[in-house]
Amino acid sequence: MDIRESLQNAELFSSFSKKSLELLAQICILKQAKKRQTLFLEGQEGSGFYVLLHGRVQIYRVNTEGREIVIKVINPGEIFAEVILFEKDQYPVCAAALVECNLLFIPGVQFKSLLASATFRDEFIAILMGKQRYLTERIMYLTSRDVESRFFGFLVEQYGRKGVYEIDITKRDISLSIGATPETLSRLIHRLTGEGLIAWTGKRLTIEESCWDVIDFG
Amino acid sequence: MDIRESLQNAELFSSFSKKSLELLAQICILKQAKKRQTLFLEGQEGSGFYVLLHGRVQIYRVNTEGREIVIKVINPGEIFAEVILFEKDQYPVCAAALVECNLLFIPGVQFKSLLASATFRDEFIAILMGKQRYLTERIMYLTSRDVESRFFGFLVEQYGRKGVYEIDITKRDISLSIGATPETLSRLIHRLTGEGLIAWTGKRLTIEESCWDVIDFG
DNA sequence: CGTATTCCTTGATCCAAGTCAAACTGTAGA
DNA sequence: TCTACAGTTTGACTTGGATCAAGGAATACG
Repeated sequence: MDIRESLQNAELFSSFSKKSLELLAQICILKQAKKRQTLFLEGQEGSGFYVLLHGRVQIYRVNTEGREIVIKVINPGEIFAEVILFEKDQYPVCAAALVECNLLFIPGVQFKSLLASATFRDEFIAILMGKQRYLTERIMYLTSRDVESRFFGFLVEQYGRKGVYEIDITKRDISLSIGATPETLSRLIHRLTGEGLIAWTGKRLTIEESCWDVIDFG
Repeated sequence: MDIRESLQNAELFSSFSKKSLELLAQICILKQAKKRQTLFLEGQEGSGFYVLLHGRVQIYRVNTEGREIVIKVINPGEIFAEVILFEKDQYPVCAAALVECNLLFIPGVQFKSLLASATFRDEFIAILMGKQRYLTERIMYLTSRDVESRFFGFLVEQYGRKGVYEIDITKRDISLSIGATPETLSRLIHRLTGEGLIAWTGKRLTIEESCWDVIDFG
């Protein structure tokens, strides 16, 4: 895949000028990650951040008991680990590919110089603010919704609101992403299947329309 | 209180040049807020953000059941609501003064122009990244610690690690800030007092050294 | 193709913290 | 000083979801 083409497709940079994109293309490096591959761990040194082109990446931390706490699942077109640009040169979180991924690695030093451009800078700051909003949203979601709402919320966030899904990640990863244990998710699926609200065979998940009530109201 | 002096004291802007500070001083407006006063509500329109000079401000959202979810308690020297700069012109959260406060209001339009300066901009982006880290930290804290750890964590975050505290906010506000109900906090305090680990009379709270183990380990 | 992981499910049990309700306390205002 | 009203405490009760344990299914790999 060509870097320029990839950059243009990443909606993240859609508003960037040709010149900005060209500059960006010159400094970034194409990378691949296999399923389950760790990209970096918390505390590890790093010199740049990533753009996810294709696939799905899990951003997480490990708590004192050794449990993974998922902060966010990154979707194509999003950047991650950009905190390294202006904070310490250590990654503050861990990142792992949930499926096979294509990524761009953007070295921090060169990227910073691009921020001199007003549009580039404004766009970048807007992305940071969007993330901040996402995180406040996630705090609400994790602290005041039950596992059922979080499950349907996750589907919408990752795949959109549909009737039939092709699920490409494991149930275990889903359970961690919604802040629950695999056992709890398994029991939830069992119950919803029994109620005829969902059907999940292999990778194919079918959802009844009425399920969405749970995320719209309470 | 003089604006220039206040700005210089806010460590947030400590690294700013004299010129930047002067520019900032020209555009910002000094405000006061009484105890319990609401500064703005989620969804309300706004044209700028705040710097807290003195006091304590609670940033929160209200969930579908009407419960307040506290996102962060702002301490002097911190900015808040800056998300309004590059996102929609509506505040994405609510803010209320927990105690009597002095604030600076910074109109967004003028502030944006200051971002042309490289040092100003880098400093500002660094602040945003720091917030992002704080929020990921808070997700961990709310989802994987019990109320006891969260209580001691709150004390350290707000007042530092000490033996004796002067608590200036209500127990109710503390309980919401640590994601618990007032009843639960009350019971926790009762238990810890019985165990001789803490003593809380009036505004004075005394803590045994050994309590800190709970936040260092698990 | 068989074996080894890793993932998924199910059952039994437990507990931290929420809810509801009611009494008590402190304090700001009329 | 009296009166509201917000804040606090206590009790009784409920519950969602975690934990532990153990068997079954699926996938990867030599």
